[in-house]
Amino acid sequence: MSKGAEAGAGVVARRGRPARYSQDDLVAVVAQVFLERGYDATSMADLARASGLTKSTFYHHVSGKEQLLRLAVSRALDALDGVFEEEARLDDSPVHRLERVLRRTTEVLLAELPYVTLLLRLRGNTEVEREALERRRSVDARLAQLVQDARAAGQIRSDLEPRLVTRLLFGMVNSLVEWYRPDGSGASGVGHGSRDDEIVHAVVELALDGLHARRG
Amino acid sequence: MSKGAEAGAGVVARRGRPARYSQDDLVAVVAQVFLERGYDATSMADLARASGLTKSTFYHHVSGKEQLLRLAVSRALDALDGVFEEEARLDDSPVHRLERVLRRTTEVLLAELPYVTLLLRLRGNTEVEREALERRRSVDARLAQLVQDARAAGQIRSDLEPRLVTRLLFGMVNSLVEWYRPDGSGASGVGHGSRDDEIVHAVVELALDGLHARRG
DNA sequence: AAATCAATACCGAACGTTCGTTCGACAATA
DNA sequence: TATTGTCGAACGAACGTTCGGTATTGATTT
Repeated sequence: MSKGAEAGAGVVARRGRPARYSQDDLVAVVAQVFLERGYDATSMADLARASGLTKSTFYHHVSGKEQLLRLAVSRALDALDGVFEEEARLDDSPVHRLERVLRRTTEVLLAELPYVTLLLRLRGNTEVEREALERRRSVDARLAQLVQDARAAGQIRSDLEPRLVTRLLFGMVNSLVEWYRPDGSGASGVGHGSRDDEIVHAVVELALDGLHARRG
Repeated sequence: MSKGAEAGAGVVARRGRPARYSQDDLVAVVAQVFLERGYDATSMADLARASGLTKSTFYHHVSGKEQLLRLAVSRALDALDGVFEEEARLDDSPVHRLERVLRRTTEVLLAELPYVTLLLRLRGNTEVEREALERRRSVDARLAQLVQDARAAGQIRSDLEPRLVTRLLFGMVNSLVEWYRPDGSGASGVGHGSRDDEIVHAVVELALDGLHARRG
């Protein structure tokens, strides 16, 4: 991400044959296939077929498999960074900040599902993956800080270790990528009936108040 | 693979050179490598090297990459099935059953980490994977039933959809595989300071009572 | 006790396939 | 004519797997 020159919004060919596919469109298609088959198990032939192109034509539009992964996970990381940028502009009590970040992060995850899914599945096998994982760790760290602040302010329970709580909370949020499919009929056959806002509400409620029936 | 005659429990050589590696030992090594590099990204050469064997010798002891995955995820599924078998022998109120299954499932996950991790990462690309996913779905279904029962008994809150709650709860538990490493210094550089019982306690507490500071 | 045998552990080399990627040529447009 | 989209064919590398042969052992036979 040192040079961000390649990804304007819609790179349109100014001469020659009109471009049928923008870079972003292709990344969207690619991410979807990665999401279904897994990155390693997806071949360039798979990606080309899903884009309606031959392998060689596909290579005319993209620079390679690893760069495609890079573009996709960068989309997720940019969106997640955005959550904390919004948050920095607001002033609120620690627990309310935590709740809002929890809510917004969940919303971003649902909105950018394929990209976030790819990000969460990285194993750090290549340099591209390791760079992305480093950016992801910085997101985690900012979240852990929010938990710490809320705890220092006495607004959340203090009998559980903050780092552990942070991991469990965002583990719950991130687990959405395992079954949520934006379309009503999931391709993996899982399927669900939850609307986005219902999911976001359940996440925040469960995280803060737990599952027990309230006394009163 | 049409003939599955080769795999008894502990096939011990009755003659000739003593076997230095049992099937289970090899599966343990293999699962660890799968866990670190990811199944697809792991080559048979990687597995042989981790076992201290050449590729061809390694093939003398195992039947192939896919069968290794099968053995590994079966270990996880057997352990998870065991949790529900124990549970069936006990009689208790629904919410206590749910709490104990939550606790035992977390314990099993920590104890059988590499195997459960592999199970959770399956994408269903091959027949072996699809069979394992089907067994996994039956585990999920039994868990969902427990949530339903506790809700019907009025012991957990009824304002959240049971299927959604089930998924979020076990999403939180399953997310442990993303960072937990049994050894103090994780190979992925994550590292943590939590003991197993502390983690189990936090999971159950967070799930049932939530993060909010208790009033009183 | 020595020789023999069957079974197993082990290895280097190679197989056929699939992978990501490149290349040269042709078609279409400005 | 310059530029871009498209394509078939091929590249070297890496993959999972197989094979022929050798080394080492325990049991059996002499």
